[in-house]
Amino acid sequence: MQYDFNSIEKKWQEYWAKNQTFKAQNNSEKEKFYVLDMFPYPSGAGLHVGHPLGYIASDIYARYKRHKGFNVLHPQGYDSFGLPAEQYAIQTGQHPAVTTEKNITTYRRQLDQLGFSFDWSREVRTSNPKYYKWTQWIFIQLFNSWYNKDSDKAEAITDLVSVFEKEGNSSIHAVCDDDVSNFSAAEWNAFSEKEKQETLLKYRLTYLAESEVNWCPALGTVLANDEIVNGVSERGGHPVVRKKMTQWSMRITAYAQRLLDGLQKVDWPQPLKDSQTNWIGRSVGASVSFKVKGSDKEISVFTTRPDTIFGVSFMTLAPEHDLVQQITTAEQKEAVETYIEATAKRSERERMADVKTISGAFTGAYAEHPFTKESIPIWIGDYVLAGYGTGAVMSVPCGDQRDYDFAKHFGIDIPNIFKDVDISEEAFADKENTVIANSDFLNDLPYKEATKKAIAELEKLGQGEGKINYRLRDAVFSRQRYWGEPFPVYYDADGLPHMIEEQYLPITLPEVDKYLPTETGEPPLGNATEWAWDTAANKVVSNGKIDNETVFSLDLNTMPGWAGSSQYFNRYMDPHNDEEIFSQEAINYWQDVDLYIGGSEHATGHLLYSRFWQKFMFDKGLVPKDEFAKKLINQGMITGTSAFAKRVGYQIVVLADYLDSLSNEEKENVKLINDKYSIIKDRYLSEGIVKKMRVSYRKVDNKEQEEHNKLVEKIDKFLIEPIGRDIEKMGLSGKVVIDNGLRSYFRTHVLVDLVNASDELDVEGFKKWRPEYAEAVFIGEDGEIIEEGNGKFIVGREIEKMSKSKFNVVNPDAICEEYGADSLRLYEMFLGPLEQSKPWNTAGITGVHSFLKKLWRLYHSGADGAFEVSEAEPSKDSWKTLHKTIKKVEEDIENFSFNTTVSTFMICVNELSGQKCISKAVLEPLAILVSPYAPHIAEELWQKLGHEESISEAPFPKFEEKYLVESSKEYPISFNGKMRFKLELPLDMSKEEIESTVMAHEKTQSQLQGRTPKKVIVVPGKIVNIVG
RNA sequence: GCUCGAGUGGUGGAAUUGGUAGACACGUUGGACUUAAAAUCCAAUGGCCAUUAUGGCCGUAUGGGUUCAAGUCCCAUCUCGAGUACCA
Repeated sequence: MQYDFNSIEKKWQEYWAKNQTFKAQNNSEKEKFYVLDMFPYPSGAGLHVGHPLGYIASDIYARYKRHKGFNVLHPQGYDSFGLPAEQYAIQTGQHPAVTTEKNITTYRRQLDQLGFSFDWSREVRTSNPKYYKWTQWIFIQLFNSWYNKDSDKAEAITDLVSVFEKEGNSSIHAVCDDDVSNFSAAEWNAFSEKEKQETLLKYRLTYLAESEVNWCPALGTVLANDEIVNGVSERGGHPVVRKKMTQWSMRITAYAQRLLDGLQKVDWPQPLKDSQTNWIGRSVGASVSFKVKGSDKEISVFTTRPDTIFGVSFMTLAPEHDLVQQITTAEQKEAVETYIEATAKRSERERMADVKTISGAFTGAYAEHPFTKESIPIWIGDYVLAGYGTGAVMSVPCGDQRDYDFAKHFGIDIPNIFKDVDISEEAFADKENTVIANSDFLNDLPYKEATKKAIAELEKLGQGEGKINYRLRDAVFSRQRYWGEPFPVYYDADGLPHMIEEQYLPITLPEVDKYLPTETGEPPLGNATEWAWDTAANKVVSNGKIDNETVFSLDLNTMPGWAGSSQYFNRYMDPHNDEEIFSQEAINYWQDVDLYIGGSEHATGHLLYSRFWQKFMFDKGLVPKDEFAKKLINQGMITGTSAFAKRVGYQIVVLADYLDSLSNEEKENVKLINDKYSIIKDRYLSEGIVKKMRVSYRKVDNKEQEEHNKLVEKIDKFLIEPIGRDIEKMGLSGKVVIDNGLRSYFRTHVLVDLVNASDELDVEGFKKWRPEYAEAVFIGEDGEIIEEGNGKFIVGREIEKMSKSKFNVVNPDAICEEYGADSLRLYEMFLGPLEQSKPWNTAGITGVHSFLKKLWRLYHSGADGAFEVSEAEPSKDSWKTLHKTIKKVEEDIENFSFNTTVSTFMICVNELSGQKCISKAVLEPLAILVSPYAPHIAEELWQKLGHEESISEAPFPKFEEKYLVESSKEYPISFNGKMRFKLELPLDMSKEEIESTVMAHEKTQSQLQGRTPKKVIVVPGKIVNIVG
């Protein structure tokens, strides 16, 4: 009987669905285990082979834990709000809900065919009102909370109000806006309702504030810092500018320290922890305030080096600093204004790119040194950023290279305050070796003591204090988009926000006739005619009724992408609960995620915001753990095309008609595949035997051309960026030639000289070809090295994006059809370590596929391949094979070393085949071992072995040491550390006996050639080393 | 620039505490079966040298070091990748 994977896989997928095999119960005698994948955004392109990698790994682990007797929660859902569906809606007018639904159907079909053991009864979708009701609910909870520094947790805003009523705000230590001024109880009580609400807004954990935001005109929305890469939007690569807008913000900065501390107790990858740590950016130092001479103004700065305070020779303000206008003297006004104008013209990006040019202007004003009372000139310079610290620095040129360069450039004094250090060439920034000099009371102190002392003295003067500064900013939470969660917020006549009561949630998205901003520039929700809140009827009503008495306007923004993903892991525990976000019973049973698998690109986005909300939920007593995931693994990316050429070796297609120009020697190394194409042996290519190469193009059809032109319109040139480290080594220069990946479609052939070409491809040429099916072909400097790779080179940003459609060619559907889901699962694991990025190449899949066929044959040794196993006792060798496999598989799964497990299976099956083992006693446990990896074939074999229940709950085989006990060992005998021969010796032999046996051996004697060894090292059970 | 990670055959990758480098697989080459192809099976496969067989030398980015023994530990250098960037 053949291994008919198609019907087997279909059969078991239907069985699992019908029997709800993987449905998890919220209470059980068994220990719980929660395995979670980062839920996908259902894009229109469907799943590509890179997607399932993490899902396969988590599925293996989940299935393994079931075999180990755990009650496993392994849910899946969709992060279904997002930009692509909205942009598609703008183009086509189709409602995003419709396209999203359609995409989800495709995703579900694709996920199902891979045989995942998800509990689909718990599916969540962030765009489902029943789900986002709870996203809105959390928003309201945050609004109703403030952060108390004394208890170091979030507390109810009502408690804060009662303190204000009794004692004002002087005893309150809160994380709040900087501009909160002190008020007494009497003053508070005298506040108007409007004043009270405005004040409270400065304390709430989500607050409305006019803030400078990253505005992306092309997308028509605000972006968070983590949505911007190199000054352009992460999606689409559009320019981003700064703009002032009134926005909801999340006071994540309140949790900065706890977010740092929490990293200590989770088992997450170090690089990810590092990038969160960097993102939070804690720096310890002091705030110092400098009086401005001849004025009542003060300039506050943050410094990490208060010990260098006597080295201050000037101050620098960011050009945008509030005080600049006020302190600039009449004589300097023109210079300052010219400078400000010049910097304003330069984009943020230009400013960052151009670090070397030093520029600035003197304001004419002076500050007073807190200790020496000397005058310090105040400058402005764009090397000081408005957005960090206070936007002003005390400049210590001898201790900071940027200050040093600035001082040199403008001829400002550079006093030296370091003992025995030469600062004539550059600044001295080495804290550890610092000894202070020329600094009054700080003289002869090292860095640490000097810092302490300086802060103490500043405190005495009331001009400074120790301070910890964080780079982390509050997160802007409003987006000017349609396809997101609406805010449960309406505004009164004063423009003050009010939360809609919980019982009236969810506030569902209104219908709009177009998804673009309104003509007056309001967000898309401004197009809705039915978008006002009736406080009497407690429902959404027509805009026409707004009277600011009972009917008010609703917020026109929606929440950002990360809103829906910041608590979804907890919602899975009790996903159908309409009364609560989740029951306490459910959360207390499941607690937290035991294993979370997903991409590292979420390091400073989703994973930071989720931790923030989890800590907030913890403060509110809603969840028992303040970190939501104990262990996290970042699966590597499967790069669809990038290193393809590397992987296939340098297998090159040469046009047959080109062969004529080859020398005889070259021709010998070229094999004709048909009258048009031939393959050069890879090694001959790397040796440089083939000298030149032709390149082939395919013309595109009209439809392809049309789609492509749309993209081309947006760009005016393409930069060629070779990736991968081989390129330079190969002495390649030149440009990419666009080609198709489907050799059978080649029609036009063009020989391109790559050496002399510029590295820009003109748009006209580009328009003619389909870049997403690019093959790049290179000719080396002397014409001797040639390389071709399927998409080995990416062409600018747009191509990178387009190449996603390339993945459609390698989508899992085709592979499942040809080799089966079990083969795909095994293959993706076999490619390499889970956490490592690796290129996709279908070539190797035959290896794992033939392994599955061998496995199948092991159970089908009867006539004509009929199923047959024997009740006979297995041989000693077979027992040994089985048990060493059990041991290795178990260890590997626990270590997430899934690639080596697949090797282990192969070795096991090869050995058992060699032993002609057909004993049930071995084959039965083997099926269980394989089942997490290749569940369909395992179920089928399990059933054939006579079981009626699914294999999924079968206990994992128990490893028994006794089968591995050996009586002898083949010792490697080495001479000076190099293994020369092997010798079989009993394991119970003593050290001395081993030594004498080895020394007596004739091979030892022939190695020594009469010399007497200096020393003989014997490590029993391991090795013998003879030192001569 | 800074932080972190990595560098092993033609390719993906093994080597768990310092103890037989290259497991397993792809690819390649040769062979069996076949009218042929596919599938399957067998053998070889790090490089160089030698051979009737046995064998020898080199080899884990480079240069040093520690050790009886180093892919693994230490120092320096080079290269690649990821993150971050005038962060005061």
